[in-house]
Amino acid sequence: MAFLVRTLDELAALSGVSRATVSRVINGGSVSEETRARVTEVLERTKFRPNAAARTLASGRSGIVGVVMHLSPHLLFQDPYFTSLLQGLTDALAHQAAGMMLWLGNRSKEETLDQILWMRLLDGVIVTADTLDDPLVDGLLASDLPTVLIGHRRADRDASYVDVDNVAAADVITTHLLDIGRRRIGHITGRRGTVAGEDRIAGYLQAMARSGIPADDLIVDGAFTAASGREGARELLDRGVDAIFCGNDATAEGALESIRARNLSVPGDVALVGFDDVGFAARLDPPLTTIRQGVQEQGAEAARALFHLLRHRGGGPHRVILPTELVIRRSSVGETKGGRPP
Amino acid sequence: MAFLVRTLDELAALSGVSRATVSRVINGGSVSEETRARVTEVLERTKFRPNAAARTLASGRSGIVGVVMHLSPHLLFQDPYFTSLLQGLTDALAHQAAGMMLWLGNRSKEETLDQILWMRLLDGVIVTADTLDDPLVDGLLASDLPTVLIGHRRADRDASYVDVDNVAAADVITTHLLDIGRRRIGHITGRRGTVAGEDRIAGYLQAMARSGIPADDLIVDGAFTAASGREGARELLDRGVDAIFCGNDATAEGALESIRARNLSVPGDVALVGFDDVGFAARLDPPLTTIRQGVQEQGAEAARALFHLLRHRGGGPHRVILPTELVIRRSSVGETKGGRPP
DNA sequence: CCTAGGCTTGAGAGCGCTTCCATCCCGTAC
DNA sequence: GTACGGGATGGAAGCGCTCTCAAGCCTAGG
Repeated sequence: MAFLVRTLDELAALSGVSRATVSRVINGGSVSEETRARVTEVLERTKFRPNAAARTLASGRSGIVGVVMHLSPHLLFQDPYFTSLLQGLTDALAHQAAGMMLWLGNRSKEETLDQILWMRLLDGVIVTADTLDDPLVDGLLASDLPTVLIGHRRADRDASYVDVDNVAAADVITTHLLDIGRRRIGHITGRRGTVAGEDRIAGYLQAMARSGIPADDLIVDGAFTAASGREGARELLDRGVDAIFCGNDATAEGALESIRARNLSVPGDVALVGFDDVGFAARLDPPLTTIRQGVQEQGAEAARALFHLLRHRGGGPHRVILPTELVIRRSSVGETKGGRPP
Repeated sequence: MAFLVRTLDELAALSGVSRATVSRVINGGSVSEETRARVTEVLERTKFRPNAAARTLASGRSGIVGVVMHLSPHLLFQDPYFTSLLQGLTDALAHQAAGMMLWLGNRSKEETLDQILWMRLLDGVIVTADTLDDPLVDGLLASDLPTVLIGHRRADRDASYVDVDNVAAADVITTHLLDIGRRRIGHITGRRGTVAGEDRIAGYLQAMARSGIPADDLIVDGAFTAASGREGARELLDRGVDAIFCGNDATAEGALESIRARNLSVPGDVALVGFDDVGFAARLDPPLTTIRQGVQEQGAEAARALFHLLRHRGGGPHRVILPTELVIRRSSVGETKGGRPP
């Protein structure tokens, strides 16, 4: 085992230069080729890495970013949306050799905010902004900590964020149902109070209004869950619908069960569409027409946005709207239009 | 907005004491009641929190622990075992107000190890040790960083770890199958090369040997996945078995499909048991007999073990073997013993 | 009354790094 | 030959905190 070099001074002594020069080599300052080569050699031989705390104290930068997804870990880990997001984030952050500190909904938003802000260790933070009223997001934005939102509220127009256009996408998929001749198109909403939920309602209403079809009695509240889909579908079927647009794919999965339970066929009697295109959407029977949003890509893009922010301090906010795609499968345009069973 | 206090010195000036005294108040040193009250008041009024980097540099402690689960985030987030583990960990860590840095399998084990060790920022690290040959775990144990393993290899006897007795549990569930009269009991193993996989084989063999039943031709390799369960079950059914012990619940789920596909009944023709008791085990049809191990509890216990280690530096290793429980459901002792269909 | 000992407090020396500034050296221009 | 400019380097001042040490004060015992 080589002699353990623990400080810049030791490394400097070993290379025959000053501490300042070693620091320049490590951080890419201006150093002559010859000196750089000599120091680099020692650097690699000793596997020396500068002390992160000292570095942070002296420079004000830590190379660590915070990721905040304030919802119950229980919910988070079983929701493909959040796990995909995390996956995209961890990949992009690891790629930039950035450290990641993670905060989930284990403590209150106030405690979490307090811990993050006052630690003064993070270079920046990425936070999911899925709820309309969220003191954690507000607090982060009000602070001087560079912050990137995943999703955004109306009030966040001036913030940096990565998002998709939920209104437009919901309009597109509703229009798809209109295009294939459906008229009484019900909507089981996402969780009320969430940005995505409300925006998808807006997009749905926009498309319905354009085609002149009243939709007042065709909306029931959901919660982004299969259970809410089961219940919402029963309600809508009672009111008589020939299509259902669900707030997300999990909701559609639940709705499918209720439709089946009444011996109705999909899409013969009722066309069914979801939102998100999570893994199981294509594996449902029939496969689900839905809106694909690259969730993992959103995570990666958020990481990139934060790095951009850190590199261009004082620059304006960095906003990214990622594209969505209508994925048509057999739950809306199945080849076999099964009739009502006897 | 109150005047922003950024350093201990400012806070000290505001309270009319020295920086050292403020530090004592914050860190629980010996201070007179009166002084403590005065400083505490200012502390709360200004919402001052010490700079984490400076604190770490001066004291050598950061209040941040690393969590390392080196497998593809894709696999991790869809495996209830790891997500439950993470859930238990985040809860326990948040409870202790400890920060958490997370490393997943985004980069190579060598790169990850390098980053963790040389950052010299973490107080300690918790790492899943599920693979027999794992340079990352070896590297962490060889370092001076306090380390707690989740799971352990034979070579890790002297390390601190949290684990369950996989051998004993596998023996118990195999014995259960023997007790209900099964004789040709097949085993679809977990992923070979993993500690859990190999230990469960050992427990299975131990129980079979005790009852004097040869088991040489009753073992097929699995991989902790439903796909490997489907395949393994077909293989075992060809060889003729009246029970199958699967390496985990996901494997059992797959096996169930293959048994059904041959129009055989569970448990009538083949008794089926799994391991882990993840969420869906009780929801299978029939509900699955399995071994319950409190995975979330393992995560929490690992966090506690690490804190114990940090509080008692220089003390011996801290080892915890958590209990497991045989959960008998209808996949092994169903009320209805359906016969072979026509 | 003097001294020993305990408790509280402040001074100050780092922790290991970054970064400003001064210095030095060399090449070029005059 | 002298003056000047620019790149490379070292010196040293912090970054904000912890923690040792010594000083100061007070009480109690002899």
